[in-house]
Amino acid sequence: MVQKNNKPPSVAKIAAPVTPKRRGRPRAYEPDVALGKALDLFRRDGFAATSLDDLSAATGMNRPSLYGAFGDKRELYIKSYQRYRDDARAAMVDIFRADAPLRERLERIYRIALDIYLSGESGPRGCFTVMTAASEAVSDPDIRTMVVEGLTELDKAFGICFRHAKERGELPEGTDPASLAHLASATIHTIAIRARARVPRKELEAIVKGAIDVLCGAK
Amino acid sequence: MVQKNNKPPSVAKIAAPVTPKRRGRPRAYEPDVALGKALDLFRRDGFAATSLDDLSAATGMNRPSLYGAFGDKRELYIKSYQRYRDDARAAMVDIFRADAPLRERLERIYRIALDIYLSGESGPRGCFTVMTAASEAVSDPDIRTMVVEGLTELDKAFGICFRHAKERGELPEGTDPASLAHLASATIHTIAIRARARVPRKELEAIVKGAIDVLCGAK
DNA sequence: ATTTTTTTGTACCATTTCGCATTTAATTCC
DNA sequence: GGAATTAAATGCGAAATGGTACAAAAAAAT
Repeated sequence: MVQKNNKPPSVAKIAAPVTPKRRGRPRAYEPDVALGKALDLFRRDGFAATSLDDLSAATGMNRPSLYGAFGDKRELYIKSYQRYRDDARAAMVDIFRADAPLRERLERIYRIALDIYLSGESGPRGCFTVMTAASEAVSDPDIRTMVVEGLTELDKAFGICFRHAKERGELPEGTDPASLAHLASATIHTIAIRARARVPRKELEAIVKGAIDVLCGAK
Repeated sequence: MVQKNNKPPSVAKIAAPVTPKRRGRPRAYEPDVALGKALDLFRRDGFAATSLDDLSAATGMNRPSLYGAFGDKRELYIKSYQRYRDDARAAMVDIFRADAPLRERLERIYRIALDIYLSGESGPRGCFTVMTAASEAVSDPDIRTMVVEGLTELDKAFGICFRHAKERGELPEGTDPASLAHLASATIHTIAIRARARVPRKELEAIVKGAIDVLCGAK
């Protein structure tokens, strides 16, 4: 059971330029890729339906190693979610920052979102935030906090987008950027849910297209 | 462990006006209220995290009775979901059918939705469709079909709403009813998710208000 | 080479889980 | 009252689950 490194390098790994010569037996796994595998599993099956055996098999680490590296199941879930958020943020931040017309920025954001939600060998993977909100957020305060953070972060990013566009005169005078931002987030959420239900990409793109038209005050 | 009938009569029970004189030992449970209890549990914890023991305790039925009445866990989940959809539909159908101005209809729909999503003693219960989509829809084709049905049913209801409003001249000429309908559904989805994350009702109402303003082409 | 340190690998434990087989109870039909 | 019928109650059992103890292994430090 050997790890195949089919994960992107991801964000992280700033320290340790090469080997700092650790003392004991060397690790047989790469924490980054192991966490990526765990993330994949949690995303597909959710917290409760993912067993430590599954995680062990997927990461190539036996249970005690898993435990030693990431803590118990809940901690591993939380770390997976953090990793997911880091990756998702990294994939979108450039577009949110970019200085392009509103419509183009929205198109690019939603294209990325669809890529994230629809990828996966054993079916579309959806959005971890939505999945986590649906299952764990009610009962676990820490996880709930992370979910709320994730939601408001998206709202804010879209909010900046629309405020900026309004200042540039890309939007009619009366429009409320905050409301448009919430609708933009809502569109993210609805395509995440539909992707999970295996609605084909074409239909999701149509929904996105219609949403962008409305949000840009089209026509 | 006795059932307390704190469930609304719900839709169903058309047959059997009184007792049709069944043959053997009488049932100690009311299938309708038992299913309601199961639904509550599944809504709170999801499929995987809800054990038969939990269901047994909540319904007041011991395991074999549960099994005999509803089949195995998956069947019980599916029946719970059907019941949820029936109830939700029943709560909304009158409003969708009613002949009121667009804005008023939307306000009423979202008020009902918030009631459904936010109620629950041990925290907000969210939307079963969203929860199910997030967890079970990828892996189970039958459940996936039900989720898609639920999603498209809502899209259609909103679609009729907006088409009707456009015909009446409540909307600008250029608007696309289908796009607005998808955004209306998306708003349902986003408040379901946020409710689950315990976002307070006030904030959700603000989001709804903003969405309605945009959807009605206000200002 | 020996010790020290860190990780792996095996095996185990207590609990929980789902499902069912069997027995007991309550009711109607004859 | 006794047979038939239906459901409840008990409890078993095999498998899975989360977590850990403990020994073997691989490296550095001495």
